[in-house]
Amino acid sequence: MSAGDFESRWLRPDVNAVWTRFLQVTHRLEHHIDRRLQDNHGITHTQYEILVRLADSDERAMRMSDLADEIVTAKSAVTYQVNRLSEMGLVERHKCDRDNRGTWVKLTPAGLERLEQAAPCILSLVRELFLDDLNCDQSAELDKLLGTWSDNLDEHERNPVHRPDH
Amino acid sequence: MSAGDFESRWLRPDVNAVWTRFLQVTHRLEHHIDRRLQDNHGITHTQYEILVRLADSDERAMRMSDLADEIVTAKSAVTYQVNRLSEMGLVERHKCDRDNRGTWVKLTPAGLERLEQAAPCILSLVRELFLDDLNCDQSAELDKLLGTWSDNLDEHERNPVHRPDH
DNA sequence: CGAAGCTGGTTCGAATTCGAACGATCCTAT
DNA sequence: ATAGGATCGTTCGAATTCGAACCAGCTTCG
Repeated sequence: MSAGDFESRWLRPDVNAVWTRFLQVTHRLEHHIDRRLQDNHGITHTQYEILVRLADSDERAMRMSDLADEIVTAKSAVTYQVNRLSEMGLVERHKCDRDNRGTWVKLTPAGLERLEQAAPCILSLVRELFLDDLNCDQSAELDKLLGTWSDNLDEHERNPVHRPDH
Repeated sequence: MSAGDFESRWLRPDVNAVWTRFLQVTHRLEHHIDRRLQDNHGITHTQYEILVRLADSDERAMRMSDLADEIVTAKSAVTYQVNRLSEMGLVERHKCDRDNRGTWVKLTPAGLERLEQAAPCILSLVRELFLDDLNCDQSAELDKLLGTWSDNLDEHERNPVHRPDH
């Protein structure tokens, strides 16, 4: 096997290490946050994310599809979680006047309150684990990295060529 | 509400944006890879990860627990996936001589072959989406970032104080 | 030796996610 | 106006994940 062969078929060891570590770190972060949120506040990270998006929106309301896009999940999963949140009284469904297909999901006062209870827990976690140790240069760099990754994904999704690779 | 109050209760908008984008990008990456892998090679990303770890190990074999640690998932999930992979003939269970509780999971020739078929697909994806656009400085920086995040998580896990946050 | 505790792996039930299929509504172009 | 196609949200079944409980084997320490 030639060096070029190797290059094309496997990642360079150092590069491979970065990718592996990336996967591990993201998974660990997710688990850690999820557990803390569930133990201390009885909601999932996805549920928390939904509440945050709603709180940040005009009228504290959003459409199901937009919600699905923002939190990057299947529409059916949003339906499921909105049902849960609705049962908990943290969220309400409303008809949409402009579009009779659509439904608005609106944060209730109870939902806002629950969010405000949970936020410090999560935010301190994000700060301590993720952001506190970053200097200005680093966080700027991180921002740029996220930008390129995001652009690459856009590109790939715009170009849905699932070309067979051999 | 004072500025300090705001600071302690919410993230600065720019910082919040970085965190949000981080979550979105990681989820999008996972989905993208998972879909490609399933469509083209009929295995999950977790299953692929298991095969990779085994292939990289001495004897092409690992213990269940170590596998769980490496891919950052519950032990029961590993049991589940090893069952699937075993049904597909890509992996075999063996008794462990040193420890009668333990089981070795060993990659079969068919497993290695399947991995080698799937690898180019994934690796080109990782390159195109994740690594190609990074210059040396950036990938060094990323490596450092992953290091601090990983250390922070170690710290937090060593210190399992689920202190109530209000 | 032997009891108490720890570790490795499995099993079980509950929760969540996904994608495909569906009915309803909207949009566009003729 | 209207037919064809896109979009919205839901429902359904299958797959996966998690944590708790459990058993068996290991380890430590009296």
